[in-house]
Amino acid sequence: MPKVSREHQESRRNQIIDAAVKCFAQKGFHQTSMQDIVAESGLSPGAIYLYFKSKEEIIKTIADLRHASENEIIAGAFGSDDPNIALNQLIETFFNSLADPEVRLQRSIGVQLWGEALSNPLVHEIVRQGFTESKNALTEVLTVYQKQGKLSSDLSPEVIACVMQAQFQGFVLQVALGEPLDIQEYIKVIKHWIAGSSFKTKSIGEGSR
Amino acid sequence: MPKVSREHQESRRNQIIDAAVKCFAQKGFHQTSMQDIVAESGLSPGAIYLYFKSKEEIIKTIADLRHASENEIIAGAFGSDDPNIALNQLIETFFNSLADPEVRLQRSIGVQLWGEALSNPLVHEIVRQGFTESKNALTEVLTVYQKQGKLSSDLSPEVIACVMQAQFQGFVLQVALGEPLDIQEYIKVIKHWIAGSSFKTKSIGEGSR
Amino acid sequence: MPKVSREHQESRRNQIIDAAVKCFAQKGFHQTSMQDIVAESGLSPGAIYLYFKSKEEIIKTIADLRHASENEIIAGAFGSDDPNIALNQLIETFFNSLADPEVRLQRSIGVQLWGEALSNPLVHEIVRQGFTESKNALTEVLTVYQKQGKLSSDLSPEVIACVMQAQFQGFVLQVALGEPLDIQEYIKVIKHWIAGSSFKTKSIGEGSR
Amino acid sequence: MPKVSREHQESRRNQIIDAAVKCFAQKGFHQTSMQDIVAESGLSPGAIYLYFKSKEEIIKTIADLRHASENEIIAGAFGSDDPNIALNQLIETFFNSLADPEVRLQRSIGVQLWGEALSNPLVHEIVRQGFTESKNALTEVLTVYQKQGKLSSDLSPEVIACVMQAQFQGFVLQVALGEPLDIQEYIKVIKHWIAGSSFKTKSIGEGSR
DNA sequence: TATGAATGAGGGTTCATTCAT
DNA sequence: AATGAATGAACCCTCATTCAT
Repeated sequence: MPKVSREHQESRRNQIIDAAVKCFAQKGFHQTSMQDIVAESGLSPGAIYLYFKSKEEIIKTIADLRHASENEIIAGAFGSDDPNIALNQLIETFFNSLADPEVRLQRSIGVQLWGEALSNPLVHEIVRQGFTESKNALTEVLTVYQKQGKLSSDLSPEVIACVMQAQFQGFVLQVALGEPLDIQEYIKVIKHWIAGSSFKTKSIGEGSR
Repeated sequence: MPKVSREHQESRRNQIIDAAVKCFAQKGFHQTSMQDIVAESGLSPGAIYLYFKSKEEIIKTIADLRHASENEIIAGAFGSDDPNIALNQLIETFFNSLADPEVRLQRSIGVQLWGEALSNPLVHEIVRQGFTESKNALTEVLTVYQKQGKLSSDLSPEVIACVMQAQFQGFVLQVALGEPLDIQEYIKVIKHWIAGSSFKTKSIGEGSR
Repeated sequence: MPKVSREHQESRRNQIIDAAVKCFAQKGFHQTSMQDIVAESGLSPGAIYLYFKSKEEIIKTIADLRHASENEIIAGAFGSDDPNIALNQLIETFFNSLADPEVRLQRSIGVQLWGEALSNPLVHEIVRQGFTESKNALTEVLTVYQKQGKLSSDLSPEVIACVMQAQFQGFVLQVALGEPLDIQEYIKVIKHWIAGSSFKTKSIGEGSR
Repeated sequence: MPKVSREHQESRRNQIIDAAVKCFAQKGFHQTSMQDIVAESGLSPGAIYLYFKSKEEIIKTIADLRHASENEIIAGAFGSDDPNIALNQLIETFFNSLADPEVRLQRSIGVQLWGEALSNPLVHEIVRQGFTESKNALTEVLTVYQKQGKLSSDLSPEVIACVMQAQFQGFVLQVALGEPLDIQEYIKVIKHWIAGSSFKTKSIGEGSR
């Protein structure tokens, strides 16, 4: 029997999360005080503790949201049954998404979460789960690829998935740190790599897309 | 005219840095208090402030050391004039170095520094400088490669350097987070990638996409 | 002209007081939050403030109720005109009442009120008033006794009343603190004391028990 | 290797305890903030936490000290081997001690501790231990009495000890609450009680002292 | 140079109370 | 009359840093 609607509840939580994300992105988790979040959100300290029971829960919630939204991208990219299309779509979607300032902000919090995960078991769990899920999704596609004979059979799809993921993660880091990257050029190199390497020689896999 | 010898100075600073690194790796920068470092180092608070003017300076110093030691690996790898050998050596050295627990510890602090860099301009500067230096070193080698015709000329060596670096960074992250990676398999995939994609004469792989 | 009936008013107040008593007995006045009382009572914070203007007023009200109920015991005990019967009845009633868990709970709040009285003038006033009233009632009986020659005339009835009261209070404390007391044995000692000491004609009762 | 002497350590702890006692006596445990103790002691918050790890530890320490000092009185009173003298001495010492304002202050904190013990297991333990120890000391003396035939053999010395203790506790409470008691008259009644009641008929025990 | 007791601003959090609905 | 989301002052406590010794 809540006095206010579920939507209001959600909107308040979002209000707090938005403020926290802004603060965290600017000053880092630990340099951000609850007062900062209070000021940014326009709420009172008490109000915040009505929706989150601790600062850590806010961080954890943000980690969860990051996790969810990142996996959404991957899930979204795998719309096609054709692995080739799926991979291309994933790469396009992923790298281009980082052109959006809002996404960059979110991702830069993701980078902080990596550091946080090293000493915070809760965050660690969430971050690893995110890794695992996207790795599994990638592995699945790559396994299909391999079965189609488009991928040299002496490489482990899972390891390739890890390697690809590392590629994405490193890119996110560089963007977060403000490296002046040309995303289109970056995509070109990545595609060149995928086309030329993992997928077999001309005679077999060439031009498959 | 220091009262004590330069060596003593250095040894004290190292003592403090070692303690700080241990603490930071275990608990994170901000969860580690100066008292923790005091306890770990066996020195007094006052003594620590004789050698470092603030906690931030300790972090900054560690960032500097990280930067130096990472670039050392790259510099060391480029012993050969033959870019092919140089690259192979770099990959071997780099990936295998992470089998050493001590290196992993150091690297996990590196991951924390990435997060820290996002809100700490001083750390940011150091981290970026490290990136730039290794990127430049890589770019140089790749440029030679390209000139030797071993690298398709429509790719920017600088961008490839970024991509390779991202690959390394992502790997460091995964190791730091405790992902169960098979390093040898990882190297195999990376080499396959390099051999098959970026580095090949026009006559074979060109235009594959 | 209240909107709701007086009975409703009373029932709501009782509902709140009951909840508060339960909480206070378990956690103490200051460790109990208004939210605890809200949860225990099943009412809303706002509702509670309709019936009590502050937490302190709840405590004060409970003190009043304690005061009233304790004096009721004494008043009830003094039904007989014969002081001997009256005293015996008082002792029986008083000590045996503490066998009832509900009474123990109430009394343990009484012990808390003693502590509270030391720093809360309002509570202090109520507690002292309770003391005074029961002391006066006792003194009255004892004065009759003395006049009947059953009580050595060189003792002040008022002081004896204080001493008897102290006896009761100490007993309450021990019960509240969970001391494993044998109430019947306790009564025996008390009666022995009364019979043998204060209440005796010089000529007869010496030492009798 | 402390920089300062053990005495200094102790004196600082005393400084804090003294300030805390003063505050607690005036405002109660829970109405006293650490800031109050800080102000009263003239130290800084940090300094206090150097000597006590929490507010509760201060309360616990005070409870311990109360316990120790109360048992000291009892121990001191039992200097004589003659139970008669011992009991008289105890009564004199005990009741007269409460004429001292400093002792009254301490005792009034003792009353608060009774209330605190009801919801704080740590304090409860200390308070009960104090009870037990003094009860045991009393029981011992009373047992000797009984063996000497000065105490009716159908009363349990332990229960009498409880009853006597209740007497003391009730007196402490009345003093703490500021009841205007005539201590000498009080002692007179108590002695009359002991002389006439617990101790056998004139023919045997009377006048034994 | 070295110590470590001391500082005190500021941290995260609670909770008695209010008021728009 | 009743609700419960919201308030914000105040709580206990920490910790980077200092300075008398």
